[in-house]
Amino acid sequence: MGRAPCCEKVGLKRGRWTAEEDELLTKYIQANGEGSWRSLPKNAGLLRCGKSCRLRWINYLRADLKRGNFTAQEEQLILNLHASLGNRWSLIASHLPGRTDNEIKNYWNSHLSRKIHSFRRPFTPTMPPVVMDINKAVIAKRKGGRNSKASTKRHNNTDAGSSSNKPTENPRVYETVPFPSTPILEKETLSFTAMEDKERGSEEGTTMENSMLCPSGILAPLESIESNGMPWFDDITNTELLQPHGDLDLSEMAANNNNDSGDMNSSCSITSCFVDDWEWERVVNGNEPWDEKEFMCSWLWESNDHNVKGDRHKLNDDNDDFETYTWLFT
DNA sequence: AAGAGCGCCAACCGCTTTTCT
DNA sequence: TAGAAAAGCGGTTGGCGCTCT
Repeated sequence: MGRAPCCEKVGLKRGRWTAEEDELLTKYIQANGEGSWRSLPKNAGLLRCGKSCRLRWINYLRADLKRGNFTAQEEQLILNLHASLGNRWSLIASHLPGRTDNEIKNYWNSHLSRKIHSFRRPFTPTMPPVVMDINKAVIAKRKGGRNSKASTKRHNNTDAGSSSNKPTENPRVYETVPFPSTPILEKETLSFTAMEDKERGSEEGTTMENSMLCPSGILAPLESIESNGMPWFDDITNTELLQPHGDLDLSEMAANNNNDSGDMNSSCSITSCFVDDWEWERVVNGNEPWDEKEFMCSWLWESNDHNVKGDRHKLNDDNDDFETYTWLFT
């Protein structure tokens, strides 16, 4: 028995939704709740595919949707999240209440991606690298598929206020620290994790100690980077973001950087921050170290002419658990 | 004034993941 | 346990409207 198509293609309406269709769908969902998308069109009297109904509801008709332009804060949050998560729009959208993945994706493609391209600059050996050290992280599994009631409940309980990313009793062990999902990254990250587990015989099979996370979200073992050089941001964007299925992997990038004699400050790419510790929740909540005052990344968008002081400047004097350093630019 | 070009965004498509039977 | 079904996700498309020439 073959799999049935998601909907009867013949006789179904496509294209823009009319006000009447919107009303039918809204009334039906208000009366019966979300879900059962396959049977919904028939029950609601709509000549639409269930998928189409779901999309229309999620992206347009839901009452909690925010309309209008993205604020500067939202834009900055998207940039920060995208730097760490890549094109995981639904995950990004989960941190922007009232915004949908489709909306964010469109906004990124039409506005923000252009900014990214505009500030990508050639290799300049005078600037220090971005190095973020994340003590412990858990590989975020790709969400998707059908949700059971139980999992939906779990999701609802943890999603509010991004509580799922809060530190546990051990302040340095976080429940989830997601990073981009690309074939290369997943392969590399999994191999690193396996390697570390083997070395220390750890029971914490999903944590990543002594690893580095740069703003694109690349995770690499500290010792590998120290000995082989950093996978620079341009390489990362070229291979992972711009050419997500490129053939170059981290080990190859590390090999390519071998000529830099492992001195991380002797050569770098476009980004220039040094962070000893990194807390995901701060990024999500907008308390990230790179705010307007101590900017970490905003300079990337605004100017090509920054002089690097090269000092390590401690932010967060009031929080000994979270020591963040950044290079200062003038 | 008209048409070509371009950007935005709603909607579609195909694939993956999860759940169900 | 396998396969079907349902749902979710990200990439892509196409139409509309605005701007420019």
